[in-house]
Amino acid sequence: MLDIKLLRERPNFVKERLATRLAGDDAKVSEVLALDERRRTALAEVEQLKARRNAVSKEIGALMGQKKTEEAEAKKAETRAIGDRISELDKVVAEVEAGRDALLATIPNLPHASVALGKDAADNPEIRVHGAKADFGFKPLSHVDLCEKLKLVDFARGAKLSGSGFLLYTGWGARLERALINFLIDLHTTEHGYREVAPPYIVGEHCMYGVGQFPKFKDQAYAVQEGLDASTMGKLYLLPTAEAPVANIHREEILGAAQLPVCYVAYSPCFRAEAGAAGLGTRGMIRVHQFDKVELIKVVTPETGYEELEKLVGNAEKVLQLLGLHYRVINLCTGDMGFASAKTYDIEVWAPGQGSYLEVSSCSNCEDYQSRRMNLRYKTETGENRFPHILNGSGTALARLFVALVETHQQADGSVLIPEPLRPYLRADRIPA
RNA sequence: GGAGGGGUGGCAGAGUGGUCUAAUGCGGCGGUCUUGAAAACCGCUGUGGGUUCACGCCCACCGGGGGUUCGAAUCCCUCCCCCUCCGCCA
Repeated sequence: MLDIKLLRERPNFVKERLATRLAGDDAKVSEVLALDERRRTALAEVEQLKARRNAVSKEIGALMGQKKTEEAEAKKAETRAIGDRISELDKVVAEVEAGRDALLATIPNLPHASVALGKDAADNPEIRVHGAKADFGFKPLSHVDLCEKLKLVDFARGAKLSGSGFLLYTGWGARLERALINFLIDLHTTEHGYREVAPPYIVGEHCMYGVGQFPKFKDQAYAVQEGLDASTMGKLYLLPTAEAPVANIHREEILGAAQLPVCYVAYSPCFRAEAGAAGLGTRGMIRVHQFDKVELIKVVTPETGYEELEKLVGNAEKVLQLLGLHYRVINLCTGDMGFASAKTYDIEVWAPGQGSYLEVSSCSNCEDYQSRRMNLRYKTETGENRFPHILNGSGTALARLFVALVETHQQADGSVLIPEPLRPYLRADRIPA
């Protein structure tokens, strides 16, 4: 969430930056400030009363000690009324504060100054391109056809088990998925300095709020309950991304400056209800309810936030480079950016069978927006407690990487050639026709 | 699922209604002494909020929330978490 002090001190700046998202959130600023003002007024009064009550109570204690019970009783009568007023005001403060914070939690992060102004995906500037569209001597098949021919994925039975949008990987397909996961984790741990973690796949509601998934995307998550006990519903959720647990690892902690940067890599399946997207609109593996992903998370000082973001994107790009895939990096414009992010790069890989680019990674610096929500701080050398920048990036999403890989490296004979770096993991140099 | 025991500062650990401004120890920081170090001794040592130009003053926080009371770490209710044992179980 945004810093309430920033809203107080520079309300117009905050409104201007929010307005660039074209989502109407700038209108909430004045409302938050009005609630904030009411809170502070009531707080000043109630704290003064509490100071008075504390002083009188102390006197009563002293009088009791001297057995001057009559005087003590008189003081009690006086303080009783103060207590009633305190109760009333405490309630006002709590209500106004809850209202202020609830509204503040619905305001997205401010876009970084370097982010292009724009309305939607059409306005996203392209930053760089790697490689080129492969030239096939034949008409490349789509991954759906390839998966069926090579029996990599059994779409029909996946749907039979869990409905549309769920995949049953089979044979070489299951093996390729597993090989990719291990390849990605090893790459990021050994080459890029990330520490491997394996988080729970079911997370508490507070974790979802911490990373800004909630309250906005509450309808997009799978909520779980314990057995048939409906009272447990809404406490735990299947994770939509490993970001939810991993970014929260140090929530409510104060890290030492020497511990930063903290870099984690985690594999997890990701679950997305995609409510309202019945049938998902896309055949195959592009848009599904469950997919695998290797996620990168960094906790860094604000001074290094943006250079760390560049490194993070580079780490994700390395994956595609090693796998011989053509991709482009784009910078999300103000209107297209995610809720918690201040700046986001998307990496889109070319899928020749689709004839389109697929988003396989989204790398964001959320600055202190998430750390503030989860109350994660670090202590500077001078002993000051500050909110660190939290970054997240896919390194990368698997289902679409799988698609790009088989579509790009398919051969005329129907087999799929495996890029050199992946061969030790698959223990094969091609998937046979 | 059943039975029991716990949750107090960075850590250990006292405190069962009013000098709690939370004892004491350890650790950490600074200082004295020393060629240097150790030891000893002395001082300091949490988080958030409000207010002030500032020094400072005030409020809250002993797992979370609520209650009783003039006054709660302490009493009551409730939730969460941890530990031990039993049962079930991959």
